[in-house]
Amino acid sequence: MKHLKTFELIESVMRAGSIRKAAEDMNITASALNRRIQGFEREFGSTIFERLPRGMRLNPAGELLMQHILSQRTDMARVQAQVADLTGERRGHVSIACSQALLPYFLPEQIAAYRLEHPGVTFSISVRDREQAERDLAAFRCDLALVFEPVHMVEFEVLHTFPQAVHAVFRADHPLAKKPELRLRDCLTHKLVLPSAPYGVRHLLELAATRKGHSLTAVVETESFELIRHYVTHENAIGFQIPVGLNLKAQSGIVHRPISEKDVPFGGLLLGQKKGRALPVASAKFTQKLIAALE
Amino acid sequence: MKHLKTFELIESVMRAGSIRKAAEDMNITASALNRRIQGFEREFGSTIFERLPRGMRLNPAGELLMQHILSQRTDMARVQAQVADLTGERRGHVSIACSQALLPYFLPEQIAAYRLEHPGVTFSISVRDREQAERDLAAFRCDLALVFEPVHMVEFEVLHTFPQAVHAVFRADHPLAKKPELRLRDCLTHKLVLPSAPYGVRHLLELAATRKGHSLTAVVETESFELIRHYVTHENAIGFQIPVGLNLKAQSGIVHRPISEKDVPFGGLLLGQKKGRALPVASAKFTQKLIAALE
DNA sequence: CAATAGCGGTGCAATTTTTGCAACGCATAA
DNA sequence: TTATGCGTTGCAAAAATTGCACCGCTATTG
Repeated sequence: MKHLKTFELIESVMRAGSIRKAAEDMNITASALNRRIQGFEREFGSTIFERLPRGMRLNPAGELLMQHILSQRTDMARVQAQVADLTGERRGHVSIACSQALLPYFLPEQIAAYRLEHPGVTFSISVRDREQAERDLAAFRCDLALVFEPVHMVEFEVLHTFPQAVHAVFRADHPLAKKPELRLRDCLTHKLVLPSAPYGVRHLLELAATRKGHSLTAVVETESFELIRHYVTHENAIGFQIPVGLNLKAQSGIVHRPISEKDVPFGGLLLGQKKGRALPVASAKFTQKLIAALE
Repeated sequence: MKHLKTFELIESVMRAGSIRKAAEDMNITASALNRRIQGFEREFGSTIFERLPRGMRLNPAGELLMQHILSQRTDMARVQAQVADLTGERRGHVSIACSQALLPYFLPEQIAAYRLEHPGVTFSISVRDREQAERDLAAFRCDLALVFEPVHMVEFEVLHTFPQAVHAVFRADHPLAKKPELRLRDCLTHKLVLPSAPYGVRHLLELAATRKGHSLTAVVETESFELIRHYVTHENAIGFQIPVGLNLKAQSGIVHRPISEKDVPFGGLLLGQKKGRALPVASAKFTQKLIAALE
């Protein structure tokens, strides 16, 4: 798109930090790029970069402009996708920042199902904790975020909330497997495999334990939910996970049981977007599918 | 702003209805304009005009694009105003579509007060009924709308609601002037000067009258609120108006009294903008002032 | 029914705009 | 101190845009 070329160049300069590097990235000469920046600043009515001895950096006006550039680009993409939608074939791209828990079973299934109907739609998925996810939304690095118990919420517009009980995960031959629902105290007497501090499940467990006057001690603490799931098959310990991250069909030797809401409150799995933004068609449609699937 | 030139040209073709007329408006040749449109359609990936024997008209894709063009233009203006705001001096333009009632006293006062603080801000005010006001918002023909009892509300995002009682207006020597508050039945025995059907005050009065089993018969019915206010000085009749349209200080021989809420419900004077749009700085600041003043 | 007027589209040359190259002045880093 | 990397500028080459003349088409009009 030609009339957006200047914006691309400005963005490139911002990323590269200097005109010369950006010029190389964009395959033009530094002088040409320089003059485009200068020309834009002239008609914009204000400089947008501060000139440092080592390069260029956005000034406050530039920061403001950059927000506009990003939003305007995605909005144009949305318009083009809507137009493509008019002609019947749905095209577009959906980028999601999501919690780890959704990677193994849930998202692959949903995406595959969606792509079966709309092969023209592509996806990019990045794994982010709840803080990073919100930052990615704010910076237009993704369209959607699907995170458990998010924190800040200032740029986050909730599209839907799915309550999720914390589940305990253990081997099928574990004595707790006989109960349909567990109490927190049932678990604390066993060896625990816990997600590390920044994660929502850990947060909920800590809260619950503190309230009951207990404390959590992990035999293994990790950032990887996958490791948790697999570890319990080797040592007869208890891991924790939310149901959306678990395979609902019986999996080789592993079972999971919900922990009573009386002890550990339901956490919220939140689907959201950047506040006030108009989502691309593909993302909006995928959102609907996702909500339907998670209900 | 150069990179928006193509958008301006597209808009011009839309308005003119043909390339040749638009070319004349924009002081270029038809062939140049033609090729710019074609070039844009090529990189946009779809035609945006349908070619008729008598000229050009936007096709559905073009309608979609036009929405983007309008929103992107105003957003760029907002960014520029924000940047100007950074440097201290506030500049910008506020365009308001408002009900007639605000013209004589309220808006002039508010605007003058605001311009005293920010002489760089200019205003345009157009008088619209509640339906037109919303259409103007949707088409980006104004930033704000201030209307009484609006109707559709689909594109209208309410920024603030001010309840307004319907007031009766009459000569100071009218017998009703002795009461501090009137009942509807007090008024119906007198000669009535009513606003015509599309207006909110009339609507509220009709509702109230019907509910009580009465009907309204006007000796004079008009679209002009100003005429209503002045007519009652000539014939000893009763007019109706909302307080924001009345001068709170004593005016030559005219008084107004509220009609009891038991008979005629409070109407809403609504301040709103186009749904989801980011307002220009000047409009946003003026909005704050307006809300403070109307409280 | 034919003439006409108005429309969008195109080939080609003129013109305007953008780009690349080389060089300059400057500030930091070695 | 020297050297490196930065933004910037003059000037010529290259590219894109424009204007002009003209085509084919269709709906209006006499």
